[in-house]
Amino acid sequence: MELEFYIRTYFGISKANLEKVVSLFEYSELKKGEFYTKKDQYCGKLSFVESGIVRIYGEKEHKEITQWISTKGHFITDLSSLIFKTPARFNIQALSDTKLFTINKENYDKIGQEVSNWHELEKIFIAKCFITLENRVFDFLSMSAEERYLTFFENNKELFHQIPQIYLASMLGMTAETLSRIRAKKIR
Amino acid sequence: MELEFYIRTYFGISKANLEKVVSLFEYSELKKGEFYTKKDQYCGKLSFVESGIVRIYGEKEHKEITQWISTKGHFITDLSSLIFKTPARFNIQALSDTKLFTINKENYDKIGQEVSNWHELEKIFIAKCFITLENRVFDFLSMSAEERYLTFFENNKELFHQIPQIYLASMLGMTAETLSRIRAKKIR
DNA sequence: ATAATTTCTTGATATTTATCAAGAAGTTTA
DNA sequence: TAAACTTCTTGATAAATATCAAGAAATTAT
Repeated sequence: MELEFYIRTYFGISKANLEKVVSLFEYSELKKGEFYTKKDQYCGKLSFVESGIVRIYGEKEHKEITQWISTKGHFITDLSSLIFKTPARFNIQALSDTKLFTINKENYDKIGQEVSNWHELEKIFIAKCFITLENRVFDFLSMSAEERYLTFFENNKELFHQIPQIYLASMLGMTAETLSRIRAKKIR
Repeated sequence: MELEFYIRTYFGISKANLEKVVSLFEYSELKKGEFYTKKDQYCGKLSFVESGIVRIYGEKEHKEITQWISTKGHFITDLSSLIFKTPARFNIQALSDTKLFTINKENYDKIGQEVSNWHELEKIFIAKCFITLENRVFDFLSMSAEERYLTFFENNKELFHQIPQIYLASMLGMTAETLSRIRAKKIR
């Protein structure tokens, strides 16, 4: 089970606590196309992607803007909604059949009470996410569309066979046509 | 003292703990132009901006890229460096005479030990920062240079009188010339 | 206060990226 | 498997933004 492996590896947690945490997650599946959350609704859950591909996207003037694509080993949620009970800013939808381990808000809050240093571990985890986003912002400030593509492609080659490029283009801040042309230039 | 007010307001903490935390911060000043941290060095401290303006910027092919501008009420640090002891990714420099309250890594870690729910409060604080950055990424994905300017200007009018526009342009992901033209269009 | 330096503005032009359109390729559905 | 639908590619063109340059304005240093 990837979830157990992931938490052990990244959270540095005792065997007993690991089992306690993992036992609070419930297995479920999403069929391709199904929604995990919808924008403006409350997202009172957090999930680990055991396998499959999931798209997080917002809307702006009737356009869908892909914020991020999550694959095996990622956690998904609308963090603002989960923590502050605000309406979700994003839609989250499965781009392929997806296996999840899910914890609801109630149990999520319970971890903090039951596992002594959980808040610290989670703080560090969220800090890592923050740093990743800082770097992503820096990329937008300092790179052209082509450079953004190259950098991302270098680290995520597989994705380009698995899902429509239109979503990757959006996530990289360019149109599908621009991405197509950039790729055509490189491939030949 | 802004620091005390800020922590009380945003961290929801008991009087006794508040004093403990605040007492670990030390007052200091930066003259305009002075550096708080330099890129590639270890940044083992975290500071609260009591007053003044500070620029966080990275470098890319000999160009300075302004990642963020911090003013009164913000915390500054290179988070990656502070938490994981990596070399700082950013330079941090005062754009005006600045008053700071600073805590070093050692005392910063101490708070977590001494204030019982500190990690939880800090987790929530960092989560807020994360959400802010998610929204910033979404802005880059969904807005033109002009829209980014308008949105930012609406919430930060004062800044445009106080510091060179060249930094604001960079932070908004455009050149100084583009920002100048956008502004000329609006003002008349 | 003057000189030196930096920043801002504006014009001319180049480059990047978006938009619109239409056929090709690929995928899903019945 | 054929039809329907979606995505991808490519061309033509438009719009947004960058680059280079030079003078004006503002700021800083002497």
